Amino acid sequence: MAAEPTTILRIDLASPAPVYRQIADGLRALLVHGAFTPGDRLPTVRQLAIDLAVHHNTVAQAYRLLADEGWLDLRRHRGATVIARRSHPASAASRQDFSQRLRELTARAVADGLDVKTIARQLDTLADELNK
Amino acid sequence: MAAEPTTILRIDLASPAPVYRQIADGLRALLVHGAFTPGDRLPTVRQLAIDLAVHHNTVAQAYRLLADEGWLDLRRHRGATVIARRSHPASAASRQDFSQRLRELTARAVADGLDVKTIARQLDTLADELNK
DNA sequence: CGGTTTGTATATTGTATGAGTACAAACTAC
DNA sequence: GTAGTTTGTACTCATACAATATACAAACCG
Repeated sequence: MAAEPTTILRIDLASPAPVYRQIADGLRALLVHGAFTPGDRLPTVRQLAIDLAVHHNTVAQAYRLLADEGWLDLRRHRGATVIARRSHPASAASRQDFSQRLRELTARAVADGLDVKTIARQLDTLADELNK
Repeated sequence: MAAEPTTILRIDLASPAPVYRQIADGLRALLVHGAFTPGDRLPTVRQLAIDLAVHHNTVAQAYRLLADEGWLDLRRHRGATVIARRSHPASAASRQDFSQRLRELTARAVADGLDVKTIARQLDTLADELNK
């Protein structure tokens, strides 16, 4: 079979979540995780669109979302440049929101048949990574 | 001010996520968490619809989703009854999916300004709860 | 200067969400 | 057992959103 281009992202066209948000979510995770550092260039909207087999406008929408959040400096013909992001204090609502979504996510994992131990281990692993 | 009916759920009409899925997600979390046990009755679709100020068809759609997942026995005029759910083994895909979504969720929390320590603590707390 | 690359703007099309309404089945009261 | 009420469901429709096609504008390259 043909060699899949090892894209930085993996999206699911069958998912109910819109593709542009899947792209933004995936990139944001990579950014937070430190896969990119300020000054790095992301692929052009057209290049990433080809890799993911979607329209370039869809990628552009994702990039704009991240630019609005302060992750990217998006300029014509220069592509998307990762910038140092100034973090603003979290609201109480977002804290509560995170807690709720976290529970909902693990609940869905249980529904999908994942073992509770497995889930707990993943949570611990991620917590360790974050504390590192 | 009027006493808000202390609903079991809290949904956000401004959220991009469709309401019926918010309801299903919230209920699933409660179910997994043990807030209900087999034999319990959930509110009628119309009652919950009134509480949440949405259309009863929207609640019905959420209930049907959970019934399809095996959480509820949904019968006319008897309402939604919580049933003991047989768990089926998880696929490798769902395991990977959970890992990815977990990272995306925490990334969004970071983007929202939550402190990494706070996030890690929440993860640990939930892991403990699950292991309990 | 001509051509290419790149992000953006606009219009269009398909699909999903949520509401209005009517229906069908089961329980309740008498 | 009959009338009326309660409850989940089916069907239809208006609207909004997602993804694409296409055209445009600005910056780079030779």
